[in-house]
Amino acid sequence: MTRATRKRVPRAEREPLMLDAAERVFSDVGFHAASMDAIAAEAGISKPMLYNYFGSKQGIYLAYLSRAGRDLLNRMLAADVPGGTLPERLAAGAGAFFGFVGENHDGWRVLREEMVGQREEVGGQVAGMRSAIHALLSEVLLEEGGDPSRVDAYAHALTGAGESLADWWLEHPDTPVEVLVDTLVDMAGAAAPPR
Amino acid sequence: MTRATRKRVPRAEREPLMLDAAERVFSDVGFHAASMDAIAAEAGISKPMLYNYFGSKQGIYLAYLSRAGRDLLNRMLAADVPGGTLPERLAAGAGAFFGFVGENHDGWRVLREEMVGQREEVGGQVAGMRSAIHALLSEVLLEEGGDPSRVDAYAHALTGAGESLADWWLEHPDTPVEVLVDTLVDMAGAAAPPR
DNA sequence: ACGGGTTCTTACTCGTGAGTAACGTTACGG
DNA sequence: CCGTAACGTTACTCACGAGTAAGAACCCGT
Repeated sequence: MTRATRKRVPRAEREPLMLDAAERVFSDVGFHAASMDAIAAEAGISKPMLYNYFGSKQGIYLAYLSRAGRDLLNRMLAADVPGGTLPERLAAGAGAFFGFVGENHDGWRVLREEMVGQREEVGGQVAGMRSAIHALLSEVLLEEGGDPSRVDAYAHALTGAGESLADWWLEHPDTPVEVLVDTLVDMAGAAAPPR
Repeated sequence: MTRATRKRVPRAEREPLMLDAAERVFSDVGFHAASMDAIAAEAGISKPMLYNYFGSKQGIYLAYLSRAGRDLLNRMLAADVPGGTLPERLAAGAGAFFGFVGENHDGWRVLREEMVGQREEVGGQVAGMRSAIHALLSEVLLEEGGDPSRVDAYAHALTGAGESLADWWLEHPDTPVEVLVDTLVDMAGAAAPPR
């Protein structure tokens, strides 16, 4: 016994725990400042295990981004109500988005850092999810009578507005979600004329 | 002669050149990945000069952020037309903002990274500028009849929308500025009722 | 024309953190 | 019930980058 043999846990169970630890560390200090030693310690495991399962620092980062991005995107896709009115559909999407942020502060912070950052080898991961959200929003605006030549700009502006509201929310947790949702919905009203 | 004595340049002239070089490097790879050696090379100078003038990596970063932030803020403050209508005032502010971004892509990228990042020791620098812009926008919305209980949320959403549009613009440089400005102004219309 | 402050260099130190080697230990499938 | 694959560890290597010492060349004022 080389000392301190941890409880043995199968890979399928350990991996998500490692990603949880990575989330906390990445969220706290950002990708670059996060060390594999810190993640290992947070996960209660030794560093070579991380390398066994994820190969590299970038590997674990990508795995984490993929999981978080999938979660957010699925929530938004599931929330859409294709039959509804524009305000209904927007409120549903915004609600799903803020739901993710509210339940997953750390995850939001990591995704947020990556959206703006310039890590080329990795940006695609988040950019893909982001453009899927963007496409969903554009589609909704178009279907609900938005000016086709302006929809793209509005979609970008609205996603940015949502992201910024999410950041603000983290600093003012007592703000009711409805305020955030209503703000977005009102602004989107400028994009598509009420019918 | 220890070899390769560069052209001698007084400090008051060399410092801004160093900041220009730092801007390029920070913009390219981000703060953490930027090395002092890279900045020195970009500036055509040796590393100890950077330390002579700025003390540390954080020092040169702060000096740069301060310069860029001051530039952006001054443009926006100067552009406001306190007598005008809401759309006029918003268009003026947005125009000044996009003017900065358009003339200073690299600078925008650096500021942008810092807005979202979690570098506590340094965040205040950009946060200060950002909150000044936020205050200006809130003031305009309030003076022009915005609902006081919602102005804060709108101001955050609008700044986020503007930032996101700026990012989009960098990737689609052929988008006319008017489209960006109009989008923001239209959205802001939801915040304050037309009179 | 020379002293001293400023500009500038080369050539280091030294910590930190990614990634690896080499090796125990558990448990489960045959 | 035992061999072997999966789980897990300690203890390294090695590169890279922040920061520093020590001193050389320049140039201005007196």
